[in-house]
Amino acid sequence: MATSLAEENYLKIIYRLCEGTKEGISTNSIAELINNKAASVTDMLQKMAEKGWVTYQKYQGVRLTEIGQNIALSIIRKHRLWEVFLVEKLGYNWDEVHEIAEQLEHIESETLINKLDSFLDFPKIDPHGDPIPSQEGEIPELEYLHLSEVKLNETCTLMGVAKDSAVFLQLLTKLNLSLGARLEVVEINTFDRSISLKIAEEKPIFISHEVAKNILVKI
Amino acid sequence: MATSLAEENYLKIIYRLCEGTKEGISTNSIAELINNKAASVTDMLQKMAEKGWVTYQKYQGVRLTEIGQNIALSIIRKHRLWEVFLVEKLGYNWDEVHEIAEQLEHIESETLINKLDSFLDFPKIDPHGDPIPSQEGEIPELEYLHLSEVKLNETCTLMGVAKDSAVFLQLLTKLNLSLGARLEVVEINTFDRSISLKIAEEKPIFISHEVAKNILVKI
DNA sequence: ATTAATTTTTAGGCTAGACTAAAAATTAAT
DNA sequence: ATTAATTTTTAGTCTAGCCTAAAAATTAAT
Repeated sequence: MATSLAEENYLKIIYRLCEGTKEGISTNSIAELINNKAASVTDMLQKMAEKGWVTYQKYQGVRLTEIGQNIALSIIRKHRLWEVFLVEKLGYNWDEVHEIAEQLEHIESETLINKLDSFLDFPKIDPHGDPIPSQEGEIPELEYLHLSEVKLNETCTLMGVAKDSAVFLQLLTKLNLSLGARLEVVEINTFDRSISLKIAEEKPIFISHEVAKNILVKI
Repeated sequence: MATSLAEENYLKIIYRLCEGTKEGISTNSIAELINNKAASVTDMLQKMAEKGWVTYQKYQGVRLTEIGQNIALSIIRKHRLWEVFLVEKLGYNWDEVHEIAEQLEHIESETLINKLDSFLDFPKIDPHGDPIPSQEGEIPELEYLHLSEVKLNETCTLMGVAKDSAVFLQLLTKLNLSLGARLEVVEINTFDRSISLKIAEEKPIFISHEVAKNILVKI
């Protein structure tokens, strides 16, 4: 069944919210992320339930069905592949590509996305370190730690970010924190949980707990 | 002012129809190309006239204003650049790219299209030989002849096509007629105006007047 | 120069997807 | 265990962009 632009955006957001929990996703939380009023969301959820993309019970929130999840994954796949294209081929910075990929992810053509995948050499992660689902909807499960969980004096590699707002990414860029960087936690302040961090062999920089929480690393 | 998808499609089609004539473009001719009913077209034309993109007088047809023309040209620029990308970088054939480019042409980002332009090395023509408008809306005016106008025993180079339907392009491909081919008209049948044609030094092939009319060449 | 045929416009509807305001259900607080 | 606060749903509107049917204007034909 064909999906409209509005429906695709709902599916994507519900997918993201489902990831964190086994509970039903609340109307309000969707409304907030999609920037609509709750009444409009209720409306759409009922239509999507009829199409079999979500299970929905009044006042109990929604969850994606198998089908809904597959549609969501294919949109996410497209979004992330286009982001790789924008950064790798067109020379964008990682904080500039989100808006454009939001549009490109809705281009409908199975062959296009597979040719793009091949042109990009089958990347496994996007410019923010997020995994790219396969054509079959499989996500390479990479278990990363949040930098905030790394112990004192341990060394790790920056593998991704848990948030891809432009301001956050620009901050990382300014701090010289990029994908693949080798990091050593040289101090943890118990007061505010801020961290002192060595990047490669440079002199240490300070980052807040809030920032550390949104950086994903591998030991 | 922002343009909707529907509006962009109207502008594109009106632009194409304006090219052929100085007259007002008829409601019916637009309706046919855009696959809507005449009543819907009238409706849209009146809205677009209010926005200043067309001049419209009841029963007299429309023409694009300067502004309307510039919007149309920017869409055409995007369409043709994306077609180059699809053929040159992703390996599509020239008869496969139209539908996908119809979607990609609506992606909104000034920087994107300029970066794409540069990535593709500032192509001047698309895979069908159509000129790509510049950022300023200038079209490199290439005056080509229709192959049907070439005189007996003259030699010419295939520079483009006047029609880009998939069936036509597939026919050309089958006949080994591709952009840049050297052609010699070795026979013209007065009866049906069909042509006998040498491609490079191969043995001659026959093509109908209808086909010859849609092939653009340079002497 | 009327009449006939064609084209275009108007008028009134429809659907998707948003909205507001009010009603109903759920959750929290006394 | 009621009452209060919050969340969600229903009911009724609105706009963009399409439709059909009928009216009006234009063009063609006798």
